Amino acid sequence: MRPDKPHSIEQLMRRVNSIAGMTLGQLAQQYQFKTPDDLLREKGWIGQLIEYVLGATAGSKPTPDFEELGIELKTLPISYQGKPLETTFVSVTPLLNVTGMHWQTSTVRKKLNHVLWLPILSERNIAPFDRPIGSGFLWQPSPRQDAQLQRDWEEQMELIALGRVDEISGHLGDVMQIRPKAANSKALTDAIGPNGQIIKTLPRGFYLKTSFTGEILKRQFQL
DNA sequence: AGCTGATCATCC
DNA sequence: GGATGATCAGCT
Repeated sequence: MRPDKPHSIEQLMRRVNSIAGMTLGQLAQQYQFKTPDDLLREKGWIGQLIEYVLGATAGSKPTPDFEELGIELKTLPISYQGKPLETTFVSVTPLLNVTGMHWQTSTVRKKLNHVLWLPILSERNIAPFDRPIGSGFLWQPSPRQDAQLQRDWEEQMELIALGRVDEISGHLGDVMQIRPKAANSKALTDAIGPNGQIIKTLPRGFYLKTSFTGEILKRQFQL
């Protein structure tokens, strides 16, 4: 019953195309997944269902979802207008030993090097069971997109390196922001403080803004 | 605690 | 209505 890992991009995309148009509930039933009534307590449910169905291998490992193909899977919740409803988490933000890090070898750049986007119509008034799966597509950053991401990454990593992590808010960044990524507001981690000492702060993550993923969709579907 | 998968809830 | 900050589950 569990799908094998795809051995080629072509095979992966055939699977992606075969689930386009199905609802999450239909797909879940086919693989004995129980569909939750809402995502209040299972926010990652859609991503985990799709990973399973497409034969992603990574699980909770820090490797690409399709390791041998070098492809990262991202489900993308969209509105009736085809616009992203949420930002897209990319990776955890390093807060320690950040001097000497470079965009070229950053985890963000590695993660975004080759992405399989899978839009899901996820308006809140549609129960998870009835949400339709869209047409997935492969994407790689254009030189312009890469430059935009690099600017945001460098600007915000600079603040972290200078011990100014607590000045970072979701308002920063043109296309990519840093926001909390934690179990709750009491889960703290170490970071560099204003005087170079170690301070406790919220774990953070890099997120793609909806305007950025919206442009990706626009270009793909000529919206 | 920290990574994976993300969306919720509240504020503007 | 959209974006920021907070939060949830599973695995290690």
